[in-house]
Amino acid sequence: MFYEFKKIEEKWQKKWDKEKAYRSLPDPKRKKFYLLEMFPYPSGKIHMGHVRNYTIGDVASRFKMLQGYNVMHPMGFDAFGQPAENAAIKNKTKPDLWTHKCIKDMEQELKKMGFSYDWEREISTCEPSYYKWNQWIFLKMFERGLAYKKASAVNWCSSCSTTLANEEVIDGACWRCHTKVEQKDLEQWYLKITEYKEKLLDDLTQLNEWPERVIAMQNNWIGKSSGVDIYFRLSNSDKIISVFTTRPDTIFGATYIVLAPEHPLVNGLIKGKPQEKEALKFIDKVAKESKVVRASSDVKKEGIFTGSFAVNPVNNEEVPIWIADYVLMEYGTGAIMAVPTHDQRDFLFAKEHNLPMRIVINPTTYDLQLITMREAYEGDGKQVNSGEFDGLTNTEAKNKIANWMEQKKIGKIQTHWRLRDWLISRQRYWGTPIPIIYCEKCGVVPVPYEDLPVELPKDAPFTGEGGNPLGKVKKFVEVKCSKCKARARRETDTMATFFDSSWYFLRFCSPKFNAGPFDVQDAKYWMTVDQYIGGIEHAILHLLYSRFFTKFFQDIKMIDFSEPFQRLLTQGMVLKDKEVMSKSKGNIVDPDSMIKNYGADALRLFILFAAPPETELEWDERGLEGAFKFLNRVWRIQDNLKEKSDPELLKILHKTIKKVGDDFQEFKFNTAIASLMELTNAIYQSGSDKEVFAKLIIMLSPIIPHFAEEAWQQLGNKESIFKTVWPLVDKKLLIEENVTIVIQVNGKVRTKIDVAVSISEDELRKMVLADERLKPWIENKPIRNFIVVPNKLINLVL
RNA sequence: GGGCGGAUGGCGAAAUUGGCAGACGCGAUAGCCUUAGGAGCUAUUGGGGCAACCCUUGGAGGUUCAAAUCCUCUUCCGCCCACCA
Repeated sequence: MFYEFKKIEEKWQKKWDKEKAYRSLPDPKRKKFYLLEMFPYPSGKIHMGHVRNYTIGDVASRFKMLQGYNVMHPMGFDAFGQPAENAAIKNKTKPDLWTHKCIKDMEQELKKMGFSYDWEREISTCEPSYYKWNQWIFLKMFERGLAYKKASAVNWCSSCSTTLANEEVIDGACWRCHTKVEQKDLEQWYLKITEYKEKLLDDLTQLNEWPERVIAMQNNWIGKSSGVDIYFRLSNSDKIISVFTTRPDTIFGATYIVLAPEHPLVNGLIKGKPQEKEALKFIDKVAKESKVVRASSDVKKEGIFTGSFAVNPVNNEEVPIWIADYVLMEYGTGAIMAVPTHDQRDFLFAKEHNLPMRIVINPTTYDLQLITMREAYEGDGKQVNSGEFDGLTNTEAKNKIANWMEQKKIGKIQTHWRLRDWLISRQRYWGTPIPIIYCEKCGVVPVPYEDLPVELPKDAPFTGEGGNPLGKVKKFVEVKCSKCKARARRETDTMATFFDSSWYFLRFCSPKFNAGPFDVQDAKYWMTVDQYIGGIEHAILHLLYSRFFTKFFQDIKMIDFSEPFQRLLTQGMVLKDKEVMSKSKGNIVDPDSMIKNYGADALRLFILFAAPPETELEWDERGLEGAFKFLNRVWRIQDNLKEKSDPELLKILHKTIKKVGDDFQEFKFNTAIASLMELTNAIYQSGSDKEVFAKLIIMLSPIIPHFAEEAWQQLGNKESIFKTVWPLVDKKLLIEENVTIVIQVNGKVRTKIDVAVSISEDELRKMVLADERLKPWIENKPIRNFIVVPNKLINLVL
């Protein structure tokens, strides 16, 4: 019999599709398992990254089915976004036509991989039936003050002509097109994610089934830092400059302070001073500089003296006030105290501008000398020149000084966060319209719930020029105020697409529900997502936003949990010649052609076997050929199956069942496949045993579902293999009667002996000492130590 | 600068978590089968050595009866964050 993968795969794909084989319904009597992979952007073609991501998910899903779980495994499309608009301009089509075509193509490609999706739950975020609920959620947030509009300097991508969230700025450039991001003052919509900063941080400790590095990255991003705000009074007035520091132990060494050029007090400080003109020039220059340039670490720190002084509140010393580009208005208080002796940036700046220094912490083993210092001393040590705190270790002094300043009301213990509110306005067409109306009389008016959805007009012009196409559609823009019925103007900004994906996992629970974003009862049954799988690139953006939305839904009492994803797996990238596959590098391997040549099952098998899921995977077509060969080898076993049972083979079978079950649970597919290969080899060696073969097929079925269904049918089964159960381990067969023990002399392997598991240590000792093969090694030498590791190893120490 | 993760044959990788380093596969070599094979089967395959043996997990030390695994130092690579006070 020849393994005709093409025929087999088509046959089963058709059958699964027709029978809706992977439909999932809530069933309180059965234990549920919600398995989710990050849904794709519908580009029209799947790539190897998708193949890997979804194959891992599919194996997990099918394994859970075989274990008897009520599995929900949905798929959908993150369908809003810029490429559709670009395609519309380029190909003279419409974003929705283009997107729908892409979705169609992509569904076909996914089906060709044999993934076990419940297609009845398919969602696409660009449908009004979906984005209506984006608008609903936005309004709920607006009512609670969590969605608000403010003017501020925002990240602007001139190429995409839209704003970007902080999270979307990568290395100072647009995450999508890599154009350098500029600063622009605009009025924009924000979501108040900062309202949840403590919860987002604290709940990270609950996520013990998430990869540590994702937790670390989120931790970092939220960026809680504890310290003290210290109040410096201006020398010639009562005005206060508040500076933030995490090192209150160095306050006695603060010899000057530095403000960000944008700091509101700056103008007053330079007014009338000899430096005024020069300072204004400097401020202007910095303002024009993009954040990218300003943030690049190789640029020299620039600054200028204001001509004014402030008073260090701990010792009443007058210190000069400077402005410098390395101090950022967005962080802390926009002002710092500079301690050149114990902060490297301050040290360089002070040297450059000849500013005073004072040592206030000495290392425990020697004393610092100002003249010999080549760099700041940032380590721990003992306080000096610090008034009543001299002699304390700086770690003790940190708290003591902080408390002392608070008592004297010259400072306040303070926590600052790195996390900013989330900018969601995009000046684009292909996204969810923000449901807001601007009325001259009533101001900002939310669209009433009963008027949702605010639908995207289908006939917007796509020219690629003149900004947002939405703004050019008169009947969209011109509306009546829903409060006073006067002529008003509709918001033309749309929502960032990350809004759409921040709650889609909830929508999957009841994708057609039309009385709310999701059916609370269904969500109660299916949520939380038991296993989530996706790329590490979403470690911050999508995963943080989803956690935020979940907490919001909990607050409005629609769900009773605060974290959406129980267990998270981040799969590694697929590389070709050690580089990420990308169009620009021209090293893309198209999954479709691989399916044509070797079949989806072989592709699935290879991609799981070649590397563990979390590490990078080097593409190697010869490896794929190897997987294909293995399938042929298994296929050929069917030619002469016999009803017989070889006790040795049965032992191997049950060991394999145990190993593969454990490995699947832990996503160690590569080693699971290795043991299945070993079992296959053993079947060949002992003659083909029908019962063992059937078990082998069941274990392989999550990996190569088409192949397994076909073989299962050939074995005479009427029902799908996925209706059967995972084989049970016969524990009796795992027990070994004999065991091989390694004998070492001084830690080197010299021989091995086979003994009964039950052998006593005394008997074992006698046997070893009598062993002829060891004689040359231990002759005439006293044995100092006789180490026995039960059933494993003996080490004779001479 | 901070955080996280790596480094094991020609290649992808295993190693029950301190107990036989290199499972499984790719590639390679030889043979069989075949009209032929880029199919299949069998054997060999970390390095050195005729051999007994010796060496070998980026490098240098250390702990231990025993180290790929633990500790210290060090080199290189990847990812994330970053003038964050």
